[in-house]
Amino acid sequence: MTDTQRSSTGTTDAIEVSAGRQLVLDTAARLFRAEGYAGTSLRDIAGEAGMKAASLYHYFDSKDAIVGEVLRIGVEQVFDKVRSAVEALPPEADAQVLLQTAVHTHLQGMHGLQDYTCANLRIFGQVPAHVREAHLPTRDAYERYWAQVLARCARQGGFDHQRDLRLARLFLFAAMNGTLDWFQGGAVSLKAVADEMTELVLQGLRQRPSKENPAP
Amino acid sequence: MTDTQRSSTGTTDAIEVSAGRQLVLDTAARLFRAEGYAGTSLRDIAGEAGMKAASLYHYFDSKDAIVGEVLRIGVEQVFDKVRSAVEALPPEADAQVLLQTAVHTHLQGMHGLQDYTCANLRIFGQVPAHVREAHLPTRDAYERYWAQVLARCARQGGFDHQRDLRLARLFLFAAMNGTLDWFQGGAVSLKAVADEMTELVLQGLRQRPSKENPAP
DNA sequence: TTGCAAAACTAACGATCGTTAGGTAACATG
DNA sequence: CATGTTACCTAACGATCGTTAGTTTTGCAA
Repeated sequence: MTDTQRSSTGTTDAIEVSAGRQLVLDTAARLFRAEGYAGTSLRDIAGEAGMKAASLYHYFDSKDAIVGEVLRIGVEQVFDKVRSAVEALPPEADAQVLLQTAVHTHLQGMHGLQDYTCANLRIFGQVPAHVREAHLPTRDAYERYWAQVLARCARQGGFDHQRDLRLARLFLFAAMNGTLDWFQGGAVSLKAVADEMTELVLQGLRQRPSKENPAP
Repeated sequence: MTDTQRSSTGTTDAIEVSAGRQLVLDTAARLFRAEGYAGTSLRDIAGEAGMKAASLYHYFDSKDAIVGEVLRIGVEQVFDKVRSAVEALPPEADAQVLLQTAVHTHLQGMHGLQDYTCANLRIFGQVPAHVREAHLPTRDAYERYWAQVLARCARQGGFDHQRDLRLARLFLFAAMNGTLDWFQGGAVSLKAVADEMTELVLQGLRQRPSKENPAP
C-alpha cells in the first residue's frame, strides 16, 4: 500500500501532511466529482474549505497542480484496493472468483465514498490537454495491472487468445466505469452487478465460435 | 427518417433551412466534440464559421440553445441509422445478425464523420444541468429502442429474463460508447469489434449458471 | 518575550466569457 | 425606386475566472 500523499513539512519525518493541504484536496475532489472541472472554480474550493482563493496558492502552484493531484490519488486509491483484494486471494483461486473479486472491488471503490476515483472518471475528459497527458502513465499502470489479472484468469481457465483478452479488458473497463451513469443502489446490489459482469466476460471468453473475423 | 433540422424561414415550404444556421450547428458540433463544452466559446464557434460572436444570436437565443440542438441532432442521427439498418433486416433474422447489425451501425455512426453523435457523448456530462435534463427524453427514447431490439433478440433466441436484459443493455451501451476512448482504426476493424461485442453479450445471455444472486 | 515561519488575508490585475444594444450592408419584393 | 427583412457588424457591459503582490495573523520555539 503506497502512501497517498507526500509530506510537505518535514516534521518528525513524513506522517504529518499538513491538514490544510489535505482539506483542500478532499474538498477539490468532492467538488470536481459533483460539478466537473470547469464547473469548479478555485473560489468554490476555497470557500468550501473555509478560506479564500488566494490562500490555495500556499499549498499548490496552480489549479492544474490541484487537479493533477486529485487525478493521481483517484487512480492510486482504487489501484491499492483492487491489488490488496486480489493479493489476499489464495493462489489456487479460480478464474471466476478472481475476476469477481477484482470487479467487485473496483465497483466498490467507485461507488463508496471515494470522491477521488469518481472525480478522476468524471473530469478526465474535461481537463487541459497537458494535465491529461501528464496523468496518462498513472492510468496506464492501472490498466496494465488489469491486463495481468485477465491473463491470470485466462491461464487458470485454460482459454487464451491475445486479442480477445485486450478487447475483453476494454469492454470490461467501459462497463465498470459506465455504472457511474446509471447505478444508484436500487433493486440490484453492487455485488450482483459485479457477478453479472464477470459472468458475461468469462462466458464470452470461454467459447469462441470464431465465425468470420476478417482483419481489415 | 425524421427531419434533422426545422426550417426557420418559410421559403417555398421547409426544405431550405438557412445555410448560416446549418453552418453554425456543424461548426459547433465539431468544436464541442474536439474541445468539450467549456472549452468551446461562442467566439470560437463564430470564428470557425466565419463570423463574429454576436451574429450567432441571429440564429439562436443562447449558447444553451446551440448545445441543446447539437445534443438532439446527435441522438437523432445515430437513432435514424440504427433503426433503418434494423428495419432493413428480414423478419426472420436471427439474434446474432440482429444484434451485430445494430451494434455495428451504432459504432459506425460514432466513428464515421458524425460530429454530432460524438459531441453528444463527449459533452453530455459537462453541460449545465437544465440542458441535460431537457435532453434526457431524447436519450431515453433511443435507449428504449435498444431495449426493444434486445427483447427481440431474446424472443428469437429463446432466452429471456427481464433483469438480465436490462443489465446486458447497460453493459453494451457503456462498451459501445467507451470505444470512443480507445478505438482508432488500427489492427482490428470496427466490424470485428462489433462482432466481438455481440458475441460477448449473446454468450453471456444464453446460459445462466445462476449461482448466488442475492437481492439486497 | 522575541523571532520566525506557516497560514491565512485584502485587493487587484488582465483575460475571457455569455450576452446586449444599436447600427449597417445585401437583397428580395411591392 | 422604396421598403422591409435577413444577415451580419462594432462596441461594450457585467460577471467570473486564474493568478499575483503585498500584508496580517497565528502558533510554536529559542
